[in-house]
Amino acid sequence: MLDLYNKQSKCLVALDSIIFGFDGEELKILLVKRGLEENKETWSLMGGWLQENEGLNEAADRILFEHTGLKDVYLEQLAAFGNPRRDPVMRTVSVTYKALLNIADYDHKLTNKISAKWFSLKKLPELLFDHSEMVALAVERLRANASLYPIGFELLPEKFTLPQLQNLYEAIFDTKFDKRNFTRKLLSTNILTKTDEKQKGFSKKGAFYFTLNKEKYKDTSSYNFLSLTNPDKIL
Amino acid sequence: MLDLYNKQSKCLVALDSIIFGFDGEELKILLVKRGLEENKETWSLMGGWLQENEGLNEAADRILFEHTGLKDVYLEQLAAFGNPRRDPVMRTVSVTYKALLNIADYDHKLTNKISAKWFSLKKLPELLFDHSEMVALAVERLRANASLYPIGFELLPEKFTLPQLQNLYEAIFDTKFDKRNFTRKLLSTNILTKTDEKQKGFSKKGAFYFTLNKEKYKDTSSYNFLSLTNPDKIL
DNA sequence: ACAAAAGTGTTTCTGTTACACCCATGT
DNA sequence: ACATGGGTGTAACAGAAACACTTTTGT
Repeated sequence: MLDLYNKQSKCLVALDSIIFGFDGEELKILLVKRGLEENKETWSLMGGWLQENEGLNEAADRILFEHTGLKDVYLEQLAAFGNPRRDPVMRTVSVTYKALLNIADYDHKLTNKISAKWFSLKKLPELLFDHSEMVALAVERLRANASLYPIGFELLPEKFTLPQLQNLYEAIFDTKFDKRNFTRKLLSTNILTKTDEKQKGFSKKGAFYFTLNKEKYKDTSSYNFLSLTNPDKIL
Repeated sequence: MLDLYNKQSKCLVALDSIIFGFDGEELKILLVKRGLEENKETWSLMGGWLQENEGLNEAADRILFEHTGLKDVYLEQLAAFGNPRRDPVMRTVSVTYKALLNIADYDHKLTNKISAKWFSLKKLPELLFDHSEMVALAVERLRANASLYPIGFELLPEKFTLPQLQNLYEAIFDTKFDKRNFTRKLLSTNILTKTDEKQKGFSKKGAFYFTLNKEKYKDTSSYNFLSLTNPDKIL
């Protein structure tokens, strides 16, 4: 039987991650310049190779850690890309992951070391190979997930204000929501806990901080927690 | 630079498809017994190897064609599975696809040749490797898609009755819908065209056949065409 | 005539949308 | 005092859910 396996052609397997971050204003993704290729000047997703004794998720975690120093990041498989000519150097299948992280957690020293940079989703540069396609898919999936699950919180710090949360959702869906309707909807899910601490410095009045109620958060009943399939008006 | 590529370990890439079919009553999936392994007696998904010069979708199409004789089947990538020990013979990454086909189109001569068999989703046998996990994911995605897009029609013959359509959706979601609400909702999408032909033999009264209005069907406005996120009562 | 499945309307209720003013604070 | 962003309620509307009887036809 080994023969049947040995006859088959093998292939390199790469992992590439679309790393989303939110700075309170805009939704961004983290891109790097790879030091190694002739396309030294081209921005690309963070990626690496699958090693012999690791699973795909494991490898994606490892690569993210190597690049950012972060562990326990929300990481979810998106899709495999396998056009035989996608990498001109050698046939490679790339398995893509989408990561959500709080920009404030991110270690800037590492950023500089590997020449990584956050880019606004609206002003992305040209990307390596088929990486633009990967980003487009990631955005699509992020939207789909964010309307079904309270997933967006991975992108926020532990304490956040309602205006921040609304900004985030507006950035994800590239639209505007009515403040009152948005607040009502979010509060009705009971996944938010109001603290009595106020944000200082940003606005004069200051907005109350909220935290995530993790009990409810994990509860599957928050499935479809926002019905954002028809938000006030999607552009 | 080639060095950097050549140092990396390569890996077999397999494709496995979860093939859904509907017989008017139950939702089924097509399984095969692979002739080649020591687990001759274990049912498994239809699968094959990625070849040197083909893309992933291309390979999935080819493998489906080789097994069933069918072309132009609805086929969509699900996910890659890459646990390093998932295939005990040799490290393999499997990219899975979900296929929807009309059981009546399926060629039974081929079926017998390769010892393939339709199994009710509710009575699946033990499956090879991690194939059960793959099936579970496929069902989950099928449900998600079927509530957002009028995808279920791929599973029906060209002419179908409203009761058949309802049976299909009930099978997908493993629940019951109210006949009147279901009919109203479906007809309101305008993707169905009533014919004046009636189904004979099954019921005494006979149900009218409908066909799919392909214009509307392709229209993206049918996005979220059924809001089946909260159907009458999901179990 | 009767059994078996097809077909059809109305009411209730819930959730979504649209909309405008006062509040708290820093300057 | 005023400018800036934070916070709040209500009415109209649309879509979902609940519900039962009549129709057709094969036996």
